[in-house]
Amino acid sequence: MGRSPCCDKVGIKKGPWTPEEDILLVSYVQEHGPGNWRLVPTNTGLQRCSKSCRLRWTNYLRPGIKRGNFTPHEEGMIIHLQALLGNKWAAIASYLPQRTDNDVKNYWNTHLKKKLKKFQPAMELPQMAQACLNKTLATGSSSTIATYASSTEIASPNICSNQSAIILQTQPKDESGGGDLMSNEHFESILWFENMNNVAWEKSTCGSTTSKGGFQDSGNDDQFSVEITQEMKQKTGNNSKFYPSFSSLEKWLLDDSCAGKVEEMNQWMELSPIF
DNA sequence: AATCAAGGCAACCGCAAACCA
DNA sequence: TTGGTTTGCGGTTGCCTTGAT
Repeated sequence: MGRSPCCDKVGIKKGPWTPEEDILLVSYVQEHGPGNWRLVPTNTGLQRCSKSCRLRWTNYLRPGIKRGNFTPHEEGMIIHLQALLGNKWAAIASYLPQRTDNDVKNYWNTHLKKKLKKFQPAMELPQMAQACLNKTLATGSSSTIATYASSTEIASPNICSNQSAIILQTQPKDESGGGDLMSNEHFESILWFENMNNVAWEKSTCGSTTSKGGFQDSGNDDQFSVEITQEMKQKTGNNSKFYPSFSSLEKWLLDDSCAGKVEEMNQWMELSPIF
């Protein structure tokens, strides 16, 4: 299983792409479709390695890519999904079809990581956590209280499924040594954010995604409510807490109606003197 | 106006999984 | 089944832009 030698060849151009190169690449892909990247440099005359061509296409030239500022909803989704999945940028980007994994990764590294860095120490303050928890209890119904732990149990085997402690990977490895174990208090303090969106949890109207994300939308609000109720019955059999499935979380994540709520949180974060 | 530092982002690197003959 | 090739992905680098001095 050797490394691809394509980029080791002499005479291969590196660095920023010119508009001319872009045009060549786009017209080739339009004609032949994406894939078989090894043939692209030879067939187009581009002095680029196949890998570079593929990257240029997927990260920049591919149709439907949305550029520019991330919306509060997108921001919220990234924060949520990063907490759930860790640095699985491709997986996270699959929930944001218009964004590339590179975009998401860059946005996380340059914007969100800083935000959360400010956010996290503040959350370690017990009173802060309590305040958040109170907010949770004040705004959320018991049926909508969720934990990341239960969600991740379904979402990814790579993530700790222990309900009392999950791996929060918002800190880079070099700083935390591979993820922090989050305390119950800390974890619960996050929940208020979850519950700010409980309307969406209960009244999701979002569309379905493709198989990669992996949920099937009922397309019916009532049906979704029934889903939750049945799930509650099952889950609460052995446990007093209700943990919605990952598909429920996905429903929330993909619901644009949450944008306002996320913005609300962002505003709160901005306004808070702690941050 | 010039210089420097920090931030942002496109692109590259290298590993690993998937694919295929 | 095996080994070579291709593709996907995450981490990192380096250049360009912007803001501060």
